[in-house]
Amino acid sequence: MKNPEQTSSPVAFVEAEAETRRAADSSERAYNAIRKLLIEFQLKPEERINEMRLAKSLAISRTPIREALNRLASEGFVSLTPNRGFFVRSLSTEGLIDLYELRSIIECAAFRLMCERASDEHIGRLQSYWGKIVDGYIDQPADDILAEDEGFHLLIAELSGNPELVNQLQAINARIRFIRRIQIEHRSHDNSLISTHSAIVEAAVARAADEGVELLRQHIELTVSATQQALKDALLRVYSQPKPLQPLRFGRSTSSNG
Amino acid sequence: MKNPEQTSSPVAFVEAEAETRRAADSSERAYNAIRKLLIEFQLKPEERINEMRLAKSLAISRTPIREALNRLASEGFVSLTPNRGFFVRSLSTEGLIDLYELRSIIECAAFRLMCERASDEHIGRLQSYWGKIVDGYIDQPADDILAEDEGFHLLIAELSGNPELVNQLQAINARIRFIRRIQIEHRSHDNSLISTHSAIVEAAVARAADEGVELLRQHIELTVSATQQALKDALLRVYSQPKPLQPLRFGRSTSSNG
DNA sequence: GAACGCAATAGTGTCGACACTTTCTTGACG
DNA sequence: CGTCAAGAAAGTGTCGACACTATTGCGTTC
Repeated sequence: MKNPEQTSSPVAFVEAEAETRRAADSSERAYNAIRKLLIEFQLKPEERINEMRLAKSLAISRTPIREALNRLASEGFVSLTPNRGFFVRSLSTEGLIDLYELRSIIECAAFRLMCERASDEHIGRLQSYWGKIVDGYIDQPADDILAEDEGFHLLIAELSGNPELVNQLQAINARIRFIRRIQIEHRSHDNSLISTHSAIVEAAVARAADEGVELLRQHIELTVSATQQALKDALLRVYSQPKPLQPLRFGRSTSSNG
Repeated sequence: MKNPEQTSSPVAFVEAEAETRRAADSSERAYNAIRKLLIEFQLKPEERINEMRLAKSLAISRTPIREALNRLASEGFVSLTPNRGFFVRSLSTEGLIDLYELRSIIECAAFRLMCERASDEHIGRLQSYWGKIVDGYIDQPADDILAEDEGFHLLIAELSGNPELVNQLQAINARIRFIRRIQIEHRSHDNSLISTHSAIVEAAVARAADEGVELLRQHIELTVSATQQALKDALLRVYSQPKPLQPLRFGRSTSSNG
């Protein structure tokens, strides 16, 4: 009933993580493992995280566990209450919408900067990136779609020339990835996604900043509305009981497990 | 007999934490202390951080030191290299400009959202906040100017209704605070700062999003150019030797111990 | 005299232990 | 019967120690 070895690494995303990170073994492993548990809701929203149990199940001591949790706290995955330990971030519609809004802000700004600054050659990279993956794009597994979509948007951030934007976007992506995956499994935006991406590329080529920004904004905002549905779905997944329509209540959910 | 109440450490920044806690705050103390060292350049850019020495000088063990450093790493103050430890973030003009650009992006977006969403009563809070501090604003100590300026911009972020924007802005502020303080000591923008802030408030009252955003953008961009000069000044401060015009070289400086 | 390799030193990454705090259990009292 | 309190159990926060890695210093070889 525990989770013996989940190191199968299902999500090997872009994670360049650049300058600031790459700890030695245990810590890194703990980080990846715990993040996976969070993304997959094996640790449930607002649940208290038991360091000792985690340590035992990962077969390492509490020190690297705590380092990983601290890192996850800085990234907004969990929160830390003084003498009571770490808690899984709560899952609320508003919180997610705020994140999407932030994402939209960052991406739109990145696009605009890219239009102003990137060389034609750079824009060409965006064009060819999209050109390479557009065929059969939606026929892939959800994880691949997600990775390539993130890659696309991340490339725009890179081409803005501001590495801080890349960092921010990566952090945001990590936090909304779980819900995006569910969304994609719903296929709730199918080929409008493809045509939008193509249009964005065209706008980039034409250096039409305003137009591209508008496309991006709509693209992301459209995603937000789908998110609401995906969120309900996620909650059903988490609390297998089909509590019909109370998706945002987190009271004391049955403290099973032992 | 273990913890004497010896607060003779060189930390006196925001210590408003004299509440009912006595233990369990080593980590927090370490965080504040190290951050102060970083902000004041007592730990110099690209310098390797010696955990043991820090631990000894703060009279706590390495565990909370490492927790604090991990936190600072997530916030971009320091970086971590696998088996070699933590290093102070490098200090480059480009890096700072990137941060200012990010700040501009966040703040402009926040202002726009505030115009769209905030109630008149909320806008009134901004108005009264500024009204309260505008008198004698530039005649205060640099730290007070800085705090109130940050408060002003942070209030806009709050009034945007998106707490993520507040978080982002706070993180950015922390990273550029050291250079902003130096800037303010230069008085390099004097009363244009006041008139600009006033104009921003007026734009908010009039819900003139475009106008306010433009004011903000210029306000921040103007600051950026002053930053370049402040940076040179900072570097002189750090490396007391007046190496004439090699502001971005970081050699090895012997630690003078204290 | 310089480059190389080896030993000694310094420093990080991780561990198990312990003190103190929170939470749960049990029993007395109204 | 419910409320509260004291003790027990569980859990976090911090510590000192140790293993392993990087760095430094020294002696050897060419």
